[in-house]
Amino acid sequence: MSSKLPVKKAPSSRTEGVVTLEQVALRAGVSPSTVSRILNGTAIVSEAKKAAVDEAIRELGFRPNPVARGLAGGRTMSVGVVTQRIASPFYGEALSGIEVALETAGYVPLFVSGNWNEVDERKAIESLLSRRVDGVIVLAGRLSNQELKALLANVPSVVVGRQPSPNGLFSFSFDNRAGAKLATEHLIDLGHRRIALLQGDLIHEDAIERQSGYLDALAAAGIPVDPRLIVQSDYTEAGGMLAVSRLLEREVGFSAIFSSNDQMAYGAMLGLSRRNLRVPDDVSVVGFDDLTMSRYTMPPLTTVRQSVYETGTQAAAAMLALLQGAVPEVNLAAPELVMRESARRHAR
Amino acid sequence: MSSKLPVKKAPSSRTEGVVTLEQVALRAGVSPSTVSRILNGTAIVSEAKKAAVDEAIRELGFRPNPVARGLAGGRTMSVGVVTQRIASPFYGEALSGIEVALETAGYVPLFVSGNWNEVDERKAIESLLSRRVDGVIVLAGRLSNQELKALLANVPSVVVGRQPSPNGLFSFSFDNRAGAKLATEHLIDLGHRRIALLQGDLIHEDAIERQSGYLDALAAAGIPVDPRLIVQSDYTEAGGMLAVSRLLEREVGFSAIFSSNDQMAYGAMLGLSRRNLRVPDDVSVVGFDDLTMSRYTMPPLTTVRQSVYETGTQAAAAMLALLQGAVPEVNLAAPELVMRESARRHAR
DNA sequence: TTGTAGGCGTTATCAT
DNA sequence: ATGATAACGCCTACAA
Repeated sequence: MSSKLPVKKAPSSRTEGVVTLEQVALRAGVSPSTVSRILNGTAIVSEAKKAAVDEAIRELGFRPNPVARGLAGGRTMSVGVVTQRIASPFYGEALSGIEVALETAGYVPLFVSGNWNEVDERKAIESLLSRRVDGVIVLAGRLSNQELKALLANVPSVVVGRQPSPNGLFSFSFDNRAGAKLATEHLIDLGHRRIALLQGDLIHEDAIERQSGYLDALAAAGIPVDPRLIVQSDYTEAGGMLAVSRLLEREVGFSAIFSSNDQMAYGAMLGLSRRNLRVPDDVSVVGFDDLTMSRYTMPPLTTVRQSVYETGTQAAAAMLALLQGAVPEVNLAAPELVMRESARRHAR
Repeated sequence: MSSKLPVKKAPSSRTEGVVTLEQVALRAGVSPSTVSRILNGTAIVSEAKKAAVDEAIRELGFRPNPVARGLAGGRTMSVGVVTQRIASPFYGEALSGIEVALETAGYVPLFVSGNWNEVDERKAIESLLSRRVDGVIVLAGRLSNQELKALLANVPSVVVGRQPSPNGLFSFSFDNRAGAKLATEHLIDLGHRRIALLQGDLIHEDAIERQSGYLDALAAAGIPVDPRLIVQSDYTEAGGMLAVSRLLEREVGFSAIFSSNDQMAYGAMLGLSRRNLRVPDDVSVVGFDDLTMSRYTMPPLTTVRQSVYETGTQAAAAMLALLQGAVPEVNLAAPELVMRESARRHAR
């Protein structure tokens, strides 16, 4: 029995029961290539064979193996998503949008966190590339546009939350500047002149833009900028609380606060109440982002709405377009002020 | 030129520059299998060759291709994670923990949402399996233990947030019952006798457990259960707010509320304030979960701490153990009451 | 201990 | 329009 019979390796328990393309071909009486062509629309196939194959697929419950596809040089049907912190109440929404939008096209997102630092972000992207993702979506992040461009040179990619740069990466961003202007204008309209600004860390592009919007509004109203009213913080609740303390210590008067994100606004409101300052009676507060929680703070927070979820679906849609060789097109909703109860007319 | 020369397919732009195992072998002067063996520790290799290969790997910057590994029947170095809603402030933390813990071992999580419904959950798992994940972590969910077991029969899997069932899936869960008892006992200790319960949807196992804990505490204190004090809700802020309305409409007196999660507590506090009831002066409120936000509500929320992040790392660690053929072992921190300012002694 | 020769499930190339 | 056949990059018997 010097068997030269190439005995098929016994299927591991992991793979048994899995229908392959080859089996479909057998069942339909065609070649594997034909099945593949039908699956991918790579070439014209006679109606008869197509019907037979479709039926075989249904009967066998065949599902193409993305891993094999990936190896064969085809697509892995996965797109990498570089987020910064997966548990962020802010980016979480975006991830959700991305997931839903990709799913309709049969793609799966692969999330990795950059943790707001260059090293991790680079590692994240490399990990994604080694997994042969078909495309990469980058949410904000720290890498320079130049390095990003270099890393992602060979992969369709869309960058969210950065100013479109001339380097070729497709990118789009919410209009943070206009949103911040809206928020500040609202406070000005309510009669406030001494408006403090709680800033996010300026390594975030959007933090800078939101500052610009604040300055725009003051300038338009002819209100001089008082640097002592501007507090550098970090987009967290704790940071917002601390910022209020610092502001109070400076002993500059103010009747309103524009917090450049909602999370800091939460902390700020608690900080104010700790000093026996009531919102909005003593101090008006306006946030930015309109997180879910902002409807339930006490008082509910007036803020600038941006649909992060929608940003996610748009990013995914853009990626899908890229993947089909089309030119992506995004139209994000304009910033919108949501008036609730944390801001009111200046008491004088 | 009837070339029979098997011309190598020109590397696509996507793959050029990628170093393969074969190149490493060439460079180190050994066979590919030897390289593979070194990589996987599959067999004993001479020190000399090992050194040569290690160096070649470093010089070439070789990184094994997970896709090829997956196809070859090896591992894909990815583990599927079935979550319910990726943007959930609750599960988001767990995902974060999973990601971090897996990363240290070179694994990548593949998140898919079950959306709290059987159909999506089933699809999610099948999608993961077709992608040849090495293991699956399931966070809560709706599928029966039986079906789950069937679907995951051939894959290492760990289930979080379900009572360990005798069906063999490795599962563990936070001690929700003890936690809820702790919360209720605290209110009782503060002198409250009329304690309302806001329940999550009872399709969640933990919602049932938390109810049990509430009942346990009442029983232990000899306080009769008043069904009118129990309101069925859904774990959301909006639900908590609504629940308070319903409670008030029933016109049964109560001096405290145990909300079986923090999100409902947020809504409840807003609902109370809408009726001019102050927390904690008129009504004490205790939550469950200790979400980040709970430190910043007004007043800060007394709640039961459970480290969801830690739950995530534990789940991942268990998976890693399973993947190495070891017996997983989890030790979750016991529930702990975090006293803040939303509950106080009954005013009488 | 090490190398050789498939094979994993698809896609892509080249014939027919 | 359709079918062989060779990759894709790695793992794993089997042989040496």
